[in-house]
Amino acid sequence: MVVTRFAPSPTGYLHLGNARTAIFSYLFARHHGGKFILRIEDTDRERSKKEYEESLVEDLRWLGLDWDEFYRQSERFDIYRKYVDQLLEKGYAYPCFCTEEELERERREAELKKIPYRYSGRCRNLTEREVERLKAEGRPYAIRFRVPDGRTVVFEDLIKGKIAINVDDFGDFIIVRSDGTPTYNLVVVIDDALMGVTHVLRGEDHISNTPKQILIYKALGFEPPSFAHLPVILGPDRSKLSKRHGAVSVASYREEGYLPEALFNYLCLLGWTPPSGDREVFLKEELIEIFDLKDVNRSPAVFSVEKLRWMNGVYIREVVSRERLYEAALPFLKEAGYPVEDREYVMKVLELTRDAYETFKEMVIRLRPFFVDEVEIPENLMNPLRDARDVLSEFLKRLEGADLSSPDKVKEFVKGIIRDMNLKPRQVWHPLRVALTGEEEGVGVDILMSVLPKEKLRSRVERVLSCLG
RNA sequence: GCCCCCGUCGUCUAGCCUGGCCUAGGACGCCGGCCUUUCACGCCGGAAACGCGGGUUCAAAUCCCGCCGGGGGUGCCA
Repeated sequence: MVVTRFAPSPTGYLHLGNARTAIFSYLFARHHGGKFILRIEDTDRERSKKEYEESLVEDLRWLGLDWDEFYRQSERFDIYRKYVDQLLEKGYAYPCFCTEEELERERREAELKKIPYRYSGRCRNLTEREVERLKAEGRPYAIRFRVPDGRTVVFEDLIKGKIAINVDDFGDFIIVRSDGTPTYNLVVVIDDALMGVTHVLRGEDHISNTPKQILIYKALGFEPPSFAHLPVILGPDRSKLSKRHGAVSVASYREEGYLPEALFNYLCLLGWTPPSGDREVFLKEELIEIFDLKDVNRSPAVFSVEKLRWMNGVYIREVVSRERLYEAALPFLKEAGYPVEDREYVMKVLELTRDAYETFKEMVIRLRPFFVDEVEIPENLMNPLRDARDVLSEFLKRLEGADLSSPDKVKEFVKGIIRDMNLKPRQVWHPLRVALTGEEEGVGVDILMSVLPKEKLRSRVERVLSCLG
């Protein structure tokens, strides 16, 4: 059975890049009818925060992901200890008493001599007596993995192909910190092995960790899983997408009024190509059906808010159901302070206007005239209105007996005025729009007139007329 | 510096493995037109790319070599 996992560290909010990794891991597992695990990698107690963990889980759920198992590494330290002992016993690891200052000095020296830095291996060959003595002195110590000399670790990456790295490129690395907590490279191996993970999907920034982990797998007698290293997501300047490029957290897109379905879909298009045709809009279920690692790209992709925005528009206007649209839009309408008690009214407005905005933030602005009591007319728009006084009074005169039950009926009604007054369409529509919305552009006036109660239409126009004197 | 990864329109990409069907296809964005009560939506059209240099071949985006460019890693972070 295929088992994948998403293993974020709770040191910040869910980043778009990590979200995509999670999505690919999820799609891959679901596609193969396998298991998807969420594992919180919080071995670094200094930087891990509970609030981040909670927001991670919330964002993942919001995106539409679900998992079969959940783990927290901070609760598994006992398990790791056993394996560390095993490595120590068999000589695959050894205690290191070097202090941070000493290591810092080594690093600086290497830099000065312009040679690549590796740990010197000073504590590598301490005798048992020396170790005992140092321990007795109460000296704190970390535990390092003993990297064999001169070996080249080769693995077949499912996306990049064959990757070979000489282990001389890195020295003996730390697997347990001097405070006793295990590090990432160790626990990721133990957990993946114990949890039966068959495919590790992660960002390509982990490629250099992979040989270290393979060494540990071997030392522990585990069979390494398959690896698939996803290309990173870049910002507009082609460097790794980060805060300085703007909003990069999933949460910020939720707050901006993006649908999770659209974000999910868009993220999939970053570095993966659907196999069939030119279609790019796919529901989660379809993505599960067609997702395949062989269609994942090798090269990094630049994140484009414009395209995300476009896709969100597609979802709003033609993909999601009216119920889903209502459910997703409601919080934004509420937050704007619009009255939303009348469910039918809100539904109707949303349905008629869904092609007029691409995010819910934009919707709030666009839909203002549908929800506020009174509209303010900017001073500069009053003058043009003055010339259309007779149009407005004619409108008022005919309003009572008019059938405004649908946008089409409204069109008929307005056409009547245009015809009878012998005017151009614009000479009637424009003043009506300004009088009813206070704006010169926006959602169709026919739509507005068909949903707003007649009393409201009347009062808005009357108010304008009285202002004009 | 060293190691690793990557390189087709501005961006996401198809094509590359299995050379000719590529006058390099699609999408976002952009420009123009149509529709129209403005903007938008929709429809139609357009500009826009094989990083460079060698080779192999009748023929190269596709195969080989070199260069250049970009990115990532180089932690007692993950």
